[in-house]
Amino acid sequence: MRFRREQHLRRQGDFKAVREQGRRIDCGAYTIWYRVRDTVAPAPAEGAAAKPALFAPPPPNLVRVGFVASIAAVGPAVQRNRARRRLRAIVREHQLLIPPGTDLLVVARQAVNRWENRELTEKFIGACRKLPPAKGA
RNA sequence: UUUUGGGGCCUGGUCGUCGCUCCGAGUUCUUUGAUCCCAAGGCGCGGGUAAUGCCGCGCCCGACAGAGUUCGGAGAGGAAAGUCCGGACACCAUAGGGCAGGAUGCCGUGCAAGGUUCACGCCAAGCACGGGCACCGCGUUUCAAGGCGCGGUGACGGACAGUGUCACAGAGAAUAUACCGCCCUGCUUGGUGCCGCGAAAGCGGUACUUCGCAGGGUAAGGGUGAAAAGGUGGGGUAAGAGCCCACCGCGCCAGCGGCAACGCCGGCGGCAGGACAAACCCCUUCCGGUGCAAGGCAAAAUAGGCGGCUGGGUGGCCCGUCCAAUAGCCGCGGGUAUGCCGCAUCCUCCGUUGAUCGCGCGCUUCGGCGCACGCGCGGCGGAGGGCUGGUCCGUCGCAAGGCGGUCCCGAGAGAAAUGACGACCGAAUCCGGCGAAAGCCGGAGGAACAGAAUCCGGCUUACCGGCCCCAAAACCAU
RNA sequence: GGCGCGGUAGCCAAGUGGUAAGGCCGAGGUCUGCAAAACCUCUAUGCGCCGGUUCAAUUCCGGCCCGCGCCU
Repeated sequence: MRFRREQHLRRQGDFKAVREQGRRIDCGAYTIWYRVRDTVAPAPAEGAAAKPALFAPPPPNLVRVGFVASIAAVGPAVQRNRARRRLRAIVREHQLLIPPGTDLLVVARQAVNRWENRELTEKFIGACRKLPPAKGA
């Protein structure tokens, strides 16, 4: 299962939107925030739609995930990189469990590097069951 | 062999499944293919023109670029860290010089990212080796100071250029000082001896000693202090003192040695001299500022700016084709979000191509256009060389390793790739057994510090362990 | 990533080469019927850590650690 750069949450605005409008699931060593995107695009003026796709909204069914590992919660750079990579690998393998059109934010805590991979995976699968189904489905 | 110290080097391996980023090649899809600068398309039908590379529709073909996909290749460090120094690079400022501010600091040789020069050479954060000087430790020698040897440490210019500070303690602290003590003189208290007088008590004298006072000498000794104003030994003296002498230290002068720092030796001076410049400061040498969030290009929405046109009424006055504000439309330029470049090894040469510039010729509606050439610049391709990493070979070294040649390769992310998971081998360490010991066998255990962010060099800091060399000590064997 | 500032009792802090003010807090006392307020007294710190210079360092110099701010 692939997990390309387009599926990464990268904008400050996207992160703020998930944190302010989304909901939260506790997973022990990490926290998941989620927010179902409005499938109807903000719809700028008719003329703007014809512009080149610099600011095209993401495809409505795309699942996007952002990973957060702060220096205060996780530690120095090696710990942060490792936490981010492990969480990303888990999300990548089970991304089909996420309803399409959802933005996810995975926030690591200090314990994440002490947990076994199996525990982290079980928590993630459990959290995905609590996610609301996609709007159109 | 072990331990300690110093120096140099390395930073676990193999395989499987699933992934990320970049590069190359192939393949599929996507298309504004004449609005100067061009992707100089094709066919058919219809329309239009003085004419066309005119307009519309349909089908086919289609670079560049982008996206998907397949294959191949590459992908964290010795510190990537701290950001402490030096530089490249970029922008800003800049005639030259100075002030301020900051840094630098014994001498010689070599190395060094780089800078500068036509070149020689010079500068450079720092590093290595050798030397000088100072201090510390040990040994040795001397009566002692001191000398000599070995080892270590040193931000090691200047304290007669000037200013300043030296608390407390102490008598006295930088123009030194005189508390105790020591000595001399005078007076005085007591004691002892001797002499004289006296029967004796005693009186007088004198010598030594002693209590106290006054005057003076002294800087040996005590005590205080971080430091007490040359040191040690001897002579000398009432006691002492560079007062005198010897040695040492210090200052000045001359000679000799050394590339130099500096040293040696001789003479003179009885001694001027304290410490602090990581206090201000003086001298030497160097430094413009900001930093890739530098800087450059493209560029939306909203708001605002400027210009033009149109509209109506408002306000102003020197009453107009005026001025100001205002609404709508059109245009312009600037900034921002955002994206791209900077940014992925450098240099030289050759070829090709592109735009700018210069020059020449020609044409021109005087706006420019075309052709050819040229300096410099950019892209692509090729060749050569340097650097980094690796293979192989040679050579040097006791060795880790260094040097030279050869062939191959050259991380580039951007909420930030270089991985996730599993299996096996595996160092340290622990447990058990065997053994005199070294060690062997079995089990447990499962690898330090740590993640590029424009690049290069240095320094510092963190760190499991391993390998090699040197020195010292201890033990064992010969 | 780059640049800059700071660290002194439990808290806020002044300060300088010679053992560190002041305030809040705390403890005890006076006052009061009991409190508050007021007044008096007291306590603790060797100045983030490690080196160096100096007779002497919180201060000067160097290196670490921690905290904060600015530039997109």
